[in-house]
Amino acid sequence: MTERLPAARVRNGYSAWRLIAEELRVEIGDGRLAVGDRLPTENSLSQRFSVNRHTARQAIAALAAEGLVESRRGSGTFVLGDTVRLHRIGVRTRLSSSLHEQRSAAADVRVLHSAVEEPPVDIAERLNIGGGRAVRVETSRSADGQPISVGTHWFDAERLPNIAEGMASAGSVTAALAASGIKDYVRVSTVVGARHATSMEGSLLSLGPGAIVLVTEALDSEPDGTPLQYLVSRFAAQRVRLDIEHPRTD
Amino acid sequence: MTERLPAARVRNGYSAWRLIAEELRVEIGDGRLAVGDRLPTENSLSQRFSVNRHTARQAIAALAAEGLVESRRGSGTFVLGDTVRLHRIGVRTRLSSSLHEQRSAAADVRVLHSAVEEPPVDIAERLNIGGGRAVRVETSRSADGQPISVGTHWFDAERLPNIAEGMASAGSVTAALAASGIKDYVRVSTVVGARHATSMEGSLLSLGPGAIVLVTEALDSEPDGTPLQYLVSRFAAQRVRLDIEHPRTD
DNA sequence: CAAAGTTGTCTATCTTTCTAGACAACTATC
DNA sequence: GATAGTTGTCTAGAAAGATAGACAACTTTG
Repeated sequence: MTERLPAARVRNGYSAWRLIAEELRVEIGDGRLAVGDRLPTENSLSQRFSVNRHTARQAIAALAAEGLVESRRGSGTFVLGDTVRLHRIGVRTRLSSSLHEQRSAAADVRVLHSAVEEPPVDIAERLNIGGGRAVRVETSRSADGQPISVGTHWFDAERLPNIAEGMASAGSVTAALAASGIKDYVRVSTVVGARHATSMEGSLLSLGPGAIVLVTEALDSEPDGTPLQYLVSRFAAQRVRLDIEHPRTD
Repeated sequence: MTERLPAARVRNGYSAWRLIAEELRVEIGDGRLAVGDRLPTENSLSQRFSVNRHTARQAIAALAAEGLVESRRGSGTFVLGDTVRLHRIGVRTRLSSSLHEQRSAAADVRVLHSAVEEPPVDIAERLNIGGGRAVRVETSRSADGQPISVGTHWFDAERLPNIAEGMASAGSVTAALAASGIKDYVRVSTVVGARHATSMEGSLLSLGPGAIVLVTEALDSEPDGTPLQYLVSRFAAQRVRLDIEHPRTD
């Protein structure tokens, strides 16, 4: 009879192998396991996390399915790589530019859906449209063929009635605004959070269920302070870091 | 014989009720379910997500255990509230100040551990200490008795040999640096990501396993550009939003 | 070439999660 | 007060997750 630690794993809704996989992902992400390194063996992982070897194997299999590691029979499991993109956030942040500092394959913005509707009160307030209607535009953005983020844009319907069509044809918020006579705008505020992706976001960003999204809520306005756009973006946290601009205050 | 949809739920490591709970949490967070609203009934939730009513119940139970909703027999389940703190990030970002705009109960910084050691190469590079040693300080921060974030600070060991003791006694990075003769410093860069919490982070932040942390990696330097501190902070994403400062460029 | 160490695969069993159904307890409405 | 609708609790069984052990296939080291 083998000693059976009750383990008393709390029922947290996460399978053991998923928790192990996430822990290993962190070690890969922060460099404790560098590209090319060999992971601990399946036996040592199963001891470290107090699970059966098969459970540890499943964690590795999940990472391998993502292309993060590769197992080689007889020799071990090795870290392949961990590519993340940087998305710059600053006063002049625009959706379509400045993804991955060096402008790689142009960030491709697509309009998925648009509608004119009553905005939620907090958004109406921020856009300063008391009682008026708003244009809501749903977009998705990808770079190098890989989906990066989905966005929900809100505009004053009275002021910018044709913004959705402009965005769809120009493939850019900046260009659509320019077509409506707005030459310049600046980022006023950005708030960043993180949460699990919804099933809808998961399918748009080709993420598994339970994946994480970075959520930014931002307000853009004209240089004189008139609110223009309220934008909620959701980035695939696996693939994106937000790089925050700190202008020198010389 | 009831129709049995195979459901073909992929084995993603997340239990069904956890995915449902996270989906509901999103709806509460973004206002589709406002404070005081009644959630859909257990029966309608079970239909919507194609699970048994008991599974839907478990999702609700998880949210209730967090204090996010409350069930009342005979009448329904209601949204209680969703309190988040704002942590400001800008050029003058300091750890101990500016949590929750109005300065609530002082953000309390505690030193958990410190050591002098060889820094990882990328950190050595950013701190501009080629081959030298670094002081690593692990901290935790709470406000109103609730843990908010954990941090890993790196300093040049040659230049700031006693920084850890200073932080422990002063309870503040700014004060400890002042004691070492550094009157002012500025934030140079901040990169934000998100991932699952490790088990260690989970216990320090009193989060369940699998919870999400917002990760900021930041470099502070003296006004003349000399690197001072490299800081990795992990915030409990359930409780914190990062509020990014966009200074007006007048 | 031998030995030790590693991943790949198979079978069996136990535990946890999910499904299914029934009914009680309570609330709101007519 | 009757009725419909809601959450709370119980039992039972099916499906999925995790454990346990054995051995094959392969690589690296000596």
